[in-house]
Amino acid sequence: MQKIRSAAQEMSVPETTGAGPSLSERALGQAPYMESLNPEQREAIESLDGAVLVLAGAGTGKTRVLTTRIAHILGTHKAHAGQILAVTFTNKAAREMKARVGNLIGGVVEGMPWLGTFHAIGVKIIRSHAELVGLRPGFTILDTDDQVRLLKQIIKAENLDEKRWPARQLASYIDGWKNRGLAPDKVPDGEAFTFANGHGQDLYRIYQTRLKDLNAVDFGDLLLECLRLFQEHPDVLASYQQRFSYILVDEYQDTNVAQYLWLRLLAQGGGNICCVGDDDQSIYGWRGAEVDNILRFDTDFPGAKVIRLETNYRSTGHILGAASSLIAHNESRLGKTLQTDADDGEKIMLQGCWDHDEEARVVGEDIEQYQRQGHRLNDIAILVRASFQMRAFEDRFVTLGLDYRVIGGPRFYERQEIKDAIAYLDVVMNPDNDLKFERIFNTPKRGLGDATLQLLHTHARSQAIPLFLAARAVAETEELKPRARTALAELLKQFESWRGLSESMVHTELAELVLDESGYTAMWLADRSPKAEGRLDNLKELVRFMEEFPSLPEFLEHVSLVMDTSSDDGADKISLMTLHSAKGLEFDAIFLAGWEEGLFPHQRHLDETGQAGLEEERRLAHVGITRAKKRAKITFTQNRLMHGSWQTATPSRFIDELPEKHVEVVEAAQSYGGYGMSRFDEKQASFASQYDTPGWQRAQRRHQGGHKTKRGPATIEGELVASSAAPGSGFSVGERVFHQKFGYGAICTVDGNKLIVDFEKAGRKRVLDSFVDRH
DNA sequence: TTCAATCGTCTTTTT
DNA sequence: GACGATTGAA
Repeated sequence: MQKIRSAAQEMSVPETTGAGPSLSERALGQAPYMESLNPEQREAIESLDGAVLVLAGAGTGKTRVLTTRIAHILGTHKAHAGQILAVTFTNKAAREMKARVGNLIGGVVEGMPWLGTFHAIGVKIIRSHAELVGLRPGFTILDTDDQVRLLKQIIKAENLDEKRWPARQLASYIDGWKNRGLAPDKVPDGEAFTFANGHGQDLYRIYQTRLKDLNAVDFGDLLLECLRLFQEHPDVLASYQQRFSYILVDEYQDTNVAQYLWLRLLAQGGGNICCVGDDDQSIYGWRGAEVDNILRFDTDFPGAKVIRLETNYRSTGHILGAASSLIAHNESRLGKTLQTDADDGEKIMLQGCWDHDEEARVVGEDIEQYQRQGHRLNDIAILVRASFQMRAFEDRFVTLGLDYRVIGGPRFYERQEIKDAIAYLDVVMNPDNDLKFERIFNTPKRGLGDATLQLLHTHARSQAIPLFLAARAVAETEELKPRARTALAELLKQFESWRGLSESMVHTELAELVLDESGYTAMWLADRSPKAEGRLDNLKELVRFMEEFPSLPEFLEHVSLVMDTSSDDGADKISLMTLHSAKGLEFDAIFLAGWEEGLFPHQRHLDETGQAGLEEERRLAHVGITRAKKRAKITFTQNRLMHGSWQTATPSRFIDELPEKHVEVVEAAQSYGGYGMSRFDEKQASFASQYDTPGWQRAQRRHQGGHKTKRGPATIEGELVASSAAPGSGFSVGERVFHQKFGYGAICTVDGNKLIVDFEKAGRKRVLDSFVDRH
């Protein structure tokens, strides 16, 4: 922990300010951004010509190499910003890279127009050549919901059994094909057969045709259509090949086949390509990433230079040693040996727990202790394999009054209410966006059902016009029942009025107006479920966020491509996330929870992809451990609640793959496990002093704020406590009781040991008498 | 057309 | 155990 490391070697800190170049460096004409690089990093930055693969292990300064390389190209005037293509996977990575390049070359950079995600750059290219791939310029980008809705229609239209052949599954097949760069006619026969007895390929073809009719693309198309454009129009390809004299790729181990083909086409113009990645951190195989891309880089790009970055500037010796030994169990890897100058530091701690509640309790205690030692919550993260594991931790932190943030998780734009709101706005701007129109056509309920929709579809198809126009036509006729007809006419009238206002009105005001007049806000106001309040908040948040955009169309283009809103409020909070979303991050202290067979490695991943799956899970473990700078603790439980029933769990095989010399086992304390600890814990919680702490009060406020779902205040093992504390019998109607989860309430009926209680906060519930206490 | 009850599913999720 | 999707009754 008392690490001695020169500040200049600290890779994780963006090089913002600081001392300028030394006198000698200035005398040598050394650029300031080249300071304090190790020889391998320097080589990776200076090898500008030809193909270069930088194998950058965890914490070896990967991002720094990429950004410095860009700065170097610019600084030596090899190319100007518009000639550099730099691709990342996430918007976040793109933003960060932009900021860091800006810092390196001194503030004002005219933007790097071609620095962005694969998809963002794909759209940009397709937009400039839309007509060449059969699209009109203003084409829309479908999200997953739209995609599935469209596929469902197609499946239905083909008279296939929707249940036997779910649209969702077809969507994932199509995604898979697109990831591999396969157009409908290229799909291997065998695979096309796996869906709907050979209809798979047809359905895919029909889907593509429908997309063109709708003037729309899905995410996969952003690459696939780009590929097709390049293949069918060599002149277009050539122009881009000439434009991009330097290509840089981040996280190359995550590229799929389509992305690889795309890059190869662009690089073939003699372009200089530099890919940075780490085969040991490839964890998105299930999303189409091909580790093979990185494994056979030098055959794809003959004469490629491979540079290994093996000096880790992040973790202490024990942590790095454990991670390296673990990943050495994988067979298909290029092989790197990470080294550090750092001290050994603390060993990785390992602790077994009775169940997930105790696991959360143990972690919570450790965190409180760590905090007492003067560390910040911001430096702590909990990494889990699956998101359902998060709940136990959230519950525990709420009771302890520890602030936390969930990273990843259900994203803002994925929420139902946000998608609905955006659908409304989209239809205002694009009346021919059928899928969005369909989404909100009966939301809120306005008496327009399946029958009406079918009628509109028939019309639309026979006339080859968008649904919205078909709706207008149908509303003029007598085909609908009066009630539906009025409702439809009213909706259309509203849209036309909004559309008219969109010319003059400020877009945020228009959004509020649309949400109000459509009855959408009212729908949630009328909803008594606990979630409704949060949804209304989200809608307000959406409008607030829109202010950052000059106009509605620009906002809509943004949301179709950028699915994240990183709201980092800077407050001191524990981070809670899945192992997948932890890639690229680092923390002083890391808790790795739930290392049990079946959960981690995940059984289903193993079943589906066998050995390769196991290796990917192991890479995930490696990613997890290497997130830690100073401390890491692994926990596992002996009993886990899976799909509603308790399972006995065995420790993960990965645990036994860690060398003993790097691990310290924390013996389970006697009071841990089962009833003893639970009761002890409960007594603690009932001391008055507990209620006076700021943390408790924070927790209380949070409960009242309505953020909690029906689970109610997250008291732990309420069941164990209650069952041992309250011998069941003799409750009477009207009696006031307290329930661990639902709070206070009055008994409504008694039926043996079953009670129906009207709770003050949670409403009417059926509970067992052993779960409540007299009050 | 709508609502309530039942059924089936349940890893990860950059765009 | 919990959620979403689908079914069947009003």
